Amino acid sequence: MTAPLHEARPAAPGRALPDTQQGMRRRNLARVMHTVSAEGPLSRAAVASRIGLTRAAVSTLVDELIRTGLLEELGPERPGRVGRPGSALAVSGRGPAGIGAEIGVDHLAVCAVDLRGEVRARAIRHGTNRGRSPEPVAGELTDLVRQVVAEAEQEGLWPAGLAVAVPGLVARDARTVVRAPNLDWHDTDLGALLPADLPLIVDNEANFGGLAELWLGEGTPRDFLHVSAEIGIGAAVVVDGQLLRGTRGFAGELGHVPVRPDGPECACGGRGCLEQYAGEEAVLRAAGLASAEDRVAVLADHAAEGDETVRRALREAGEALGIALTGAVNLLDPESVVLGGALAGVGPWLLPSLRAELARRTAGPACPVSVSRLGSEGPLLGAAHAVVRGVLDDPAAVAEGG
Amino acid sequence: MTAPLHEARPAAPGRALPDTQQGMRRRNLARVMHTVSAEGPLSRAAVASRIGLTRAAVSTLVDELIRTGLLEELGPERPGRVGRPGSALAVSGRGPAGIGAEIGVDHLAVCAVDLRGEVRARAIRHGTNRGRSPEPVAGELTDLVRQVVAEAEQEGLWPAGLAVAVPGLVARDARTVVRAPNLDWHDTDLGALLPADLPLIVDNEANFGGLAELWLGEGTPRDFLHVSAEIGIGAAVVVDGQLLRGTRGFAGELGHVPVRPDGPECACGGRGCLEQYAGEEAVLRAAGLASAEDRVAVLADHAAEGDETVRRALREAGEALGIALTGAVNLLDPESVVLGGALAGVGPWLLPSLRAELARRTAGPACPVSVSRLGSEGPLLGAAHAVVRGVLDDPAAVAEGG
DNA sequence: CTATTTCGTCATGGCCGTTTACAAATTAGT
DNA sequence: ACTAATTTGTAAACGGCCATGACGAAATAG
Repeated sequence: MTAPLHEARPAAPGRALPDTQQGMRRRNLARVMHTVSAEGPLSRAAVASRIGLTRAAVSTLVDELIRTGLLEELGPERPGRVGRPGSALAVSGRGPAGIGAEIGVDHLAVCAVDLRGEVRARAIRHGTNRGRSPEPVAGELTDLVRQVVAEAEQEGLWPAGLAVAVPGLVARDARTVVRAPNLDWHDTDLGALLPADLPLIVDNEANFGGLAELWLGEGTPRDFLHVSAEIGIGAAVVVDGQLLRGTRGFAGELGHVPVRPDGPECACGGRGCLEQYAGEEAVLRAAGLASAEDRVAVLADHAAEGDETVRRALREAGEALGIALTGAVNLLDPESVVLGGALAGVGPWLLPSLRAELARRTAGPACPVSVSRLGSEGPLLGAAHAVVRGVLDDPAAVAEGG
Repeated sequence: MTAPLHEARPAAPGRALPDTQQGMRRRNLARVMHTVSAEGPLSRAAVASRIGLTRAAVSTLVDELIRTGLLEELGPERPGRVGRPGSALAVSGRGPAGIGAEIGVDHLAVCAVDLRGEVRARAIRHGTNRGRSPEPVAGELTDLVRQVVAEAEQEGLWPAGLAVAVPGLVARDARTVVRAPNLDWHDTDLGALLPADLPLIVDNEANFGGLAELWLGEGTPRDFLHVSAEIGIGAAVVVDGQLLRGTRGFAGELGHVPVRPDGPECACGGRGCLEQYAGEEAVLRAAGLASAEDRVAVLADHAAEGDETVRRALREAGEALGIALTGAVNLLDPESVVLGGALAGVGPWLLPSLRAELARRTAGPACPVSVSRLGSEGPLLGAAHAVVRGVLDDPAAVAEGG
């Protein structure tokens, strides 16, 4: 008995559902889907050895998944090794699709992603939503969704669900926008305003951005902080491959972490919050630029041209971010920090001071900070993929044809 | 198909073990143990209805657990309702025991806790360990452990494992003390210095304190921050009933969250860390008190007597804690914050300014802050209970007689 | 004293992964 | 070209586990 007791967590005490044989099968179906999805075309035998079941068991699981249209048989593998070649299995490109949507301050966007992770249809509408009431915005979004769904259906896909990214706080019911300052929305039940025939997930844009980073980003860190600054500054906290949501769903409010406790007042009631130093408005003001249309691009342009005022503004924003992130890193010990959203665009001018500040305040090696390669697409892709993950996580819940 | 897709996570893709029938049985054994442990004496039928299995299935599970000595049949329940009375089941008071130990700066402590959660044996040795090398300390601890184990064995218990709380950072291997400033230990493999015949868990004192709060505290929040200040200031971050450890195991370093970015230098390399304002040394200095033996008691005494200097020192420490916790609360959105360890002793003088600071900087209702009722016992109890939870989480791994 | 309710158990059955065996398809060696 | 070895996928028998349904036991209600 010198077992690694500290790892002994095979049982999940919190699990609510009874552990029955059907549940076992559902979980094994999910494991087959995840394995095939993650590691490309694979034979039944390869799947079996990876998930630890026998070939026979995997065969029956695969049969069921092919019948429901979630897996496809691609035909015999190119040999190369001795023995009978396997029959390659791949996730279906004609089954369910995840519909992702984004309500931005300046645009609406919708896309459809198939189980393979490919974007199969998309639609965008530009134009500000600032101050518009939820109903017309949701109406327009619904139109875009229908358009994208129709397009996807022409390619043999059917919508498995809709996920909407919003620039604000979302309650844990994943329907209600509690506060979206830049839209001026409060306690808005998006569930009542969007198509009722699709399962709906609403979440913070930063959260979906973080999930996109988790699922599509470089490397495979499972513990990281994804910082996303559009107008407010939000963060997604990913712990062990799971999004940390908090009791009310408000986790990740990095923008209101105190940086200088006696600094300027903030709308939140506090003083010297990060947003007062690294928020878009603050940076534009410090850079001496008016609030323009494509604000971040303007910043990046001026910085690239060598405008010293702009560069200083960005440098100081980086310092403030570094201070706030020092606190976060001390608290969470993440593997890395990733900058996404608008921040990514001005990364080159932000990173040096940010990294310096973080390193200066850290005893050992500082937590690595990088820029997301997903750019501004993150939240939209994350939303669509959230639906896809839902299917992979419980393929048995999906009936052919929706 | 209007399923709550955002809740669809029945499959844990990260699960490493194949999902086989034996695993199912193991999990169900664990659920029976947890249910009986949490809800007192219960009949087989009551357990069945709670965990969603049939009475027949529960019967066989219970038989097995009684055979291995983890459950006991107490005899027929007092009736009161119609129908045949059930036979009360309880967690055994003579089976495995968790051995918890604490290496404090000024003492060593060991206790044995049975599956029922009761302390059945304990031993303490006072005297400072500051600056002593690990070997003699571990030797003394081993003696105490053997003493407590012997005592427990006389009561029909056998040790299922040993968990040791240390005042420092512990690597994720749960054996190595990476840094314990107040002991002056570095990269010490406690696994090599402690009894090898017992499964070992080593963890930070703050973490075990947080687990104690989770398992034994008032109410049942599953998302909270447990702040523990002995000499350094540590925190346990509990998310969904699980301890957040971080990539390297260093999560919860609240003491080095920047409070005033231009404040006094800290040993960590940073400036204005929380520890510079609310750490024991800083508070004693601000209070005009020399570093005495039972330092916190002295503080509390002076404060109770109305010493204004001491009170101001504590008030200011509370403010600094409030600032650091504002950041943490914004990031994590916990259900509550609990002060444990030495902090609990001076809570009355700390809390007002702490709460005020937190409320002032929070938009909505502020996160509630309370004082742990476990006092200084937290880490020791948490350690012992960690072993007990290990048994509850996988009863099948436990063989009678250890 | 009988009807009713609830508890624990037993026999049966169905679901599910394993084991074992085998045919099919390829490479390696002669 | 032919055989041996290897690997894949499937089929049948097996065993473990929970569900179902029936039954005796032990209490209450009338």
